[in-house]
This record gives sequence, structure tokens and C-alpha cells, in this order.
Amino acid sequence: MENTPLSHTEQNYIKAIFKVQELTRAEAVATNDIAERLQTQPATVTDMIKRLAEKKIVTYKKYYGVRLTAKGEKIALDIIRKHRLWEVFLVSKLHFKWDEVHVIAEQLEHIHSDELIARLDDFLGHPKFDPHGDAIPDKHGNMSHSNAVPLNTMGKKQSGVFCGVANHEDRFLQYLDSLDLHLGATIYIESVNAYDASCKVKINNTHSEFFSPQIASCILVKPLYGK
Amino acid sequence: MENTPLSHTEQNYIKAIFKVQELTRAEAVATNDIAERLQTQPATVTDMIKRLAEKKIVTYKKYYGVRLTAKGEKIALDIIRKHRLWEVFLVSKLHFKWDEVHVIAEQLEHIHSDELIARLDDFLGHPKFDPHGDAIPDKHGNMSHSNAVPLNTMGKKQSGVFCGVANHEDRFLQYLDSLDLHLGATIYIESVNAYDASCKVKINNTHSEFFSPQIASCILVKPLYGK
DNA sequence: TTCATTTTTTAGACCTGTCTAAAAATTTGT
DNA sequence: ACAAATTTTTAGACAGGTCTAAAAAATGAA
Repeated sequence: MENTPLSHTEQNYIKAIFKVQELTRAEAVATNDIAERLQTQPATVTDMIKRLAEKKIVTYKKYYGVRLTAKGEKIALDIIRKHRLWEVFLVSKLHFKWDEVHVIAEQLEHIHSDELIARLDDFLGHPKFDPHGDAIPDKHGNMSHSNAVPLNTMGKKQSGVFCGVANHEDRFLQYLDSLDLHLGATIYIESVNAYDASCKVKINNTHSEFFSPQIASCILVKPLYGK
Repeated sequence: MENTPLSHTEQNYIKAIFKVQELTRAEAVATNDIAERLQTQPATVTDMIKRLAEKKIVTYKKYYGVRLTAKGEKIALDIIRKHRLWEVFLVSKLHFKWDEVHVIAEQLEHIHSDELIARLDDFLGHPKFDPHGDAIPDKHGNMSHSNAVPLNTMGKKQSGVFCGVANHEDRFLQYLDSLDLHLGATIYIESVNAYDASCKVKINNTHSEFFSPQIASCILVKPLYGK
């Protein structure tokens, strides 16, 4: 029951397993997928998994895969909480752009201090979402989930409020910036191409843009009804 | 000329060498002193010193000692800059007390991002001193030095503004807090005991306190003339 | 179902940072 | 100035985290 603080590396593995688990929605997470995500070798992953299993952070069955335990999930959510709170800090206080904060937050998320995070959360006004619209878990690991849907699931003449992205690549975020499309913007669907589902939208009632289905699927909106 | 980013550990050694160098004001720094400061074994220090010497961060002569090169000193000052800026952040934005920030800043100082530090510095309004009154080096490594002197070097009926401490132990800082003695306070020396040099002072013209010479020597003040 | 392919694990090695024990150099006391 | 004490370095070991190469298990295709 002793609690050696987790190393930077262990935390990265836990986060990776959490992400893969979330993405694949499968019973167990494959060694190769973790290795891919961490840009490391499968053999290395196997070693680390064994250590994590000993610490009861994951359950592990050889040749089958790995899953986070409740304890492991809590740790992952803690790290994600820190990461996202720091991102809010970087954007709203230090005026970084949303495509610049990830690498810095990756470092900040490993700082050990519950008190620090509690106070940072206070300082930021208890934000519920990070600069990309991702929900910030509270200290118990609970997060509010928005009723956001990808833009491409909405029909012609409907509007929604831009509230998240399903693609966090810098280039994508920069592209949205170049369109003056920021979180909170209202997006109205002027038309949808019946053949390939690309769409023409009006942003904040000021300017129109075309989105391929691929792009539209990465833009998450909260649908607006009425009007 | 390649620049592998320095590890957390290497940075800690550099900082320790800098501190010992500053303290002992000697030609070269002894292995044992570094080991003492880092609470590690001399043998370990020798190993690390050899690595640092290869990277041209220190000059090293066996059985003689070690010194930071100009490059090493710049690195040390960078780390100290980060440490102190983060301390300002923790105290002035997150409302930590001055005795609570050291351990957290020890972690934060290792975050790699020049842009982050530049923006943090902006955000904090380019502070010149940290919450303990220690000067914050600018990005070139220059720091303003206050004309502060230990309280015990001042005479009867003189006053000064409290602007730093020569002892950073939590308990000492908490003791000063308990006296309502914070940076910026005016200290007036009512009397000095001729035998042991202990003194009676008046703080902010509101309350009197007694200081042993030992305590007085850890209280740094900027002398006030005239009045 | 059985052989080929893919995935995963094991084995053995390396590097960093640490330790202890012992050897070497330096300093010190008389 | 020399023996004793101290300081510093070397040698050898170990743990965490990584790698490559090879073995083992699982999967899939004919």
C-alpha cells in the first residue's frame, strides 16, 4: 500500500493506455497500439506493463492485453485534469494560441502537488473545458460531457455553437484560426452537397466557408434549435 | 556543439555547484560539498562531474575540484530565473505563502520552454525580486543587486526596509510571518544590547520585537537615512 | 486444419544515475 | 616530514527505461 510517486515515464504510459482504451473501446489494449502511440518498441511496452501490473495500475494477461484498473483510471484522469488546467492557464493567462500549448502542458502535467492544482483551478475560475473544448475532469475524476456532435451530422439550415475539435493537430487548429473560427462561434449550415456531404457554412453570420466532410467531422458543435 | 537538453538531474547538479560556488567563494568547489548539498554520495558526484566536464559545463581537475564554465553559469542562472519567477507566480497569483513555494518551484524550474518563461515574466510584470527578496536574473543572466545589509550590522535608532532573508528555512519564514514581518516592512532599531548584540526593534511603527544576533543576521534590510 | 503471418514476449545488452567498498591522493598534526 | 585522518576517485553492482534479435503465441487464409 506504499505509494512511491509515479515516474514521469510511468505516467506517460498510463495516459497512453487510457487514450488507447478510450479510442478503441475494446476489452483490452494491445501492446503494439501503446508502442505506436508512445513511439517506442513493443518490447519496451511489455516491460513497463509488467511493472504497472505489479503496482495494480493495470491488469495484464500475456498475449491478450492490458486494461487500467479503477486506480489506474483515476491516475489517468488526474493527469488529464492537470494537463487541461495548465492548457487553460497557458491560453487564458499567458495568451498562447491553442496550437502552442500541448507540448508545454505535457511537461506541466507531471508536476506533483495537489495543492498547486487546487489553487490553479481556483485561479482559473474552475473551468469545465480546456482551450480545445475538451472536458476537464474534476478532482474526483468526473467530467461534464457536452452534447456536442460533429458538424457533418447536422443538416442544412441548422446552426450550432462551435465547442470542440476531434483533431488536435497543430495544422488543423491553425487552419481554423485562419478562418476566424474560434470556440463559441456560431456556425450556420447554408447547404450540404448531396454527393459528397461537403458543406457551406456561415460563421458568426459574417463570412462563409466550405468544409470537406473530413474537416466537418472534426468540428464539434452544440446544436441550436429554434430560430 | 549539439545540445542535448539537460536532464533534470544534471540541472540539479549545476544549480548545486553554483550555490556552493557562491557560498564558499573559493577557486574550486569540493566534491563533498556538492554531495552534502544534494544529499548524495561523493562517488556519485564524481561520476556526474565527469559527464558535466565532457559537456563543457564545468572545468574539473581530479582531487582539486570543479568550477562552472561561463556556459555552466549561464545555465545555472537560467534555472534560478525560472525558479524565482515561478515562486513569484505561486505567491502573487496563487496565494501560496512564502514558506510553501520552494518545493513546487523546484519542479517547475525544470520545464523547458523559453517562450513560457518570457510570457510568465510578462504576466507577472517583470518582477526583479522573488517572494524572499532574492533577485531574479533577467534572460541574459544579469540581476539587480539590492544594497541590502543584515539587520545586525545596523546601529541603534537606525531604520531600514525589510527586503530579504539570509535563511530560507520554512520554520524561519513562518516565524517572521508570526511576527507580521513581511517584505517591505519598516524596521526601526530601538536598542542594541552591547554585550551580545541582540536588538529590540519596532516593526512598521506598530509593535516591538526582540531579535537574537543570529536572527538579526538573517534579516536583510535596505537602510533608510534621514527621517 | 495446418502453415504463414503478425503480434507479443523473452533474452541480452546499453545508458543514466545511483550505491558501497576499497584504493589513491591530499591535507593535517605533531 | 611523516604517519594519520580526510577527501576524492575507482571499481563493481544494481534499478529504471530503453533497444535489437530471436523465440513463442495467436491469428488468419487456403
